[in-house]
Amino acid sequence: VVLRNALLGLLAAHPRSGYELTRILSRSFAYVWPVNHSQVYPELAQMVADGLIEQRESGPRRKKVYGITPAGRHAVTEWLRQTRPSHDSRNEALLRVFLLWLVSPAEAAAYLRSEMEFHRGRLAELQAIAAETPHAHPAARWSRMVLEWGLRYHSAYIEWLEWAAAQVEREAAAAAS
Amino acid sequence: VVLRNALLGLLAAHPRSGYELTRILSRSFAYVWPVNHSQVYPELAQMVADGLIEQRESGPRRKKVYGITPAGRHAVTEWLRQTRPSHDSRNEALLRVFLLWLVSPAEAAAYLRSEMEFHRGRLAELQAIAAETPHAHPAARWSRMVLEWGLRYHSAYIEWLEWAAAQVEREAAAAAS
DNA sequence: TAAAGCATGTAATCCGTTACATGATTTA
DNA sequence: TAAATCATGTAACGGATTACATGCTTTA
Repeated sequence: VVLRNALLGLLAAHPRSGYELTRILSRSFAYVWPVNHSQVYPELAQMVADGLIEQRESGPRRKKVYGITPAGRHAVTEWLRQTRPSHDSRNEALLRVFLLWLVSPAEAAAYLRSEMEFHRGRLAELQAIAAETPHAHPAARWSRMVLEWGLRYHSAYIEWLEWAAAQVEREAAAAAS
Repeated sequence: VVLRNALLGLLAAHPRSGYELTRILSRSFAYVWPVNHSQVYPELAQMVADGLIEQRESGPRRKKVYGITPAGRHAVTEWLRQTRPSHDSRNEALLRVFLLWLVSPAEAAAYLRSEMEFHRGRLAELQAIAAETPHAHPAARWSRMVLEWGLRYHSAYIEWLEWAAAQVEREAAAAAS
C-alpha cells in the first residue's frame, strides 16, 4: 500500500511510464523506500484494474505512459490525510551493535569504523545532490526537506560512531597494556 | 538470516525459552528489528534441526529452554565478522514528506507536528529507560550505546521537524494574508 | 473463579528480492 | 555491428504480519 501511494504521488505530478517511475524511485526515493522494477509493473497493472490510473499513450519500445485518474488522486490524498505512517523500522547495522560483545574490542572498533566510512560516503553523496539542486519549484521544496534530514541524519550518525569508537578503542588500549 | 543471528546472539549470553527471546526482542530490539512470536518458534525449530541450538530443559507450561551449541556460537561470530550489514531502510513517515505538496500547507504542517509528537514520545520512553538502567555489566555497554544513538536520533529528528514545520507555517501564514 | 500472564504452535496472506526472459532503439 | 540504454514483463523464493488456536499457572 506504501508502494502504491508512492506511485500515485509521482503520477499526480505528471504522467510517466513504469520505467521512469522506477528510475525516479531508485534515485530520490531509494534512501527511504527502495523499489524494484519487478514490483512496479505488476502494481501498475493492478492500479489500472482498480481504476486509479489509466494508460495515456504508448511510445516506441512498447513504452506505456500512465496518468492518474480522479479516483487515484482521491486515493492518495485520502491516504495522506486519513492514515498515520507506520514507524516500524529495521536497522541491521544497529542490531549488530547489540551483538558486538561477542567479538574482541578491536574487532568491534573495526566494525564501527567501517560503518563510519559508509555514512561518510552517504553524506558526501547527499551533499553532492544538495549542491547541484536548484531548490525553487513546488514539489522540490519537500524533496529538499527530506534531503536536509538526510544530511542531518548521517552527520549525527557519524558523530555517534566517533563517540562509540573512541570509547571502545580506549578500552581496547587499556586491555592491551 | 538476521532474525536467526539475533536469536543466536541472545542465546550466546545464556539459555532461554522462545517466550523469553520474544519478550527481549520486543523490548530492547523492537526499535531496530521488530519480531513476532510466530516467527520465533519456527525459526528455533529450524535452528535445532541445523544443530545451532539445542533444547536444554523443559519447564512447566510445556516451556522449552534452548542453549547455543559450539556450531551456533561459531555461526553468529562468523556472521558478525565475515558479512557486512545491509543498509537498506524503509521510512514511510519520510516518504510521506515527499508527497506533502499534494495537501495544503496547513495540513502539511499538521502532519509534521504529529510526527513531532511521536518522536517526543519515543524520546521520553528512551530517556526513562536510560534513567533506570545501571550501565555496568558486559553486554549492557553495547545496549547502552544503541540507546545513546536512539536519544540522539530522536533529538535530531525533532529539531529537523521543528525547522521544517516553522518553514511551512511561515509560508501558510503568508498565503493566508 | 476470573483475569492476567506464561507458553507454544500453525496457516493464510502480503510484500519484497532475485533471477529469468525478451526485445527495441540509440550511440560509439 | 556491438554495447549501452530503454522498456516491460514473469516466476520462485523468503521473510514478515495477521489471524487462528490451544492450554497451563499464578494472582487478585
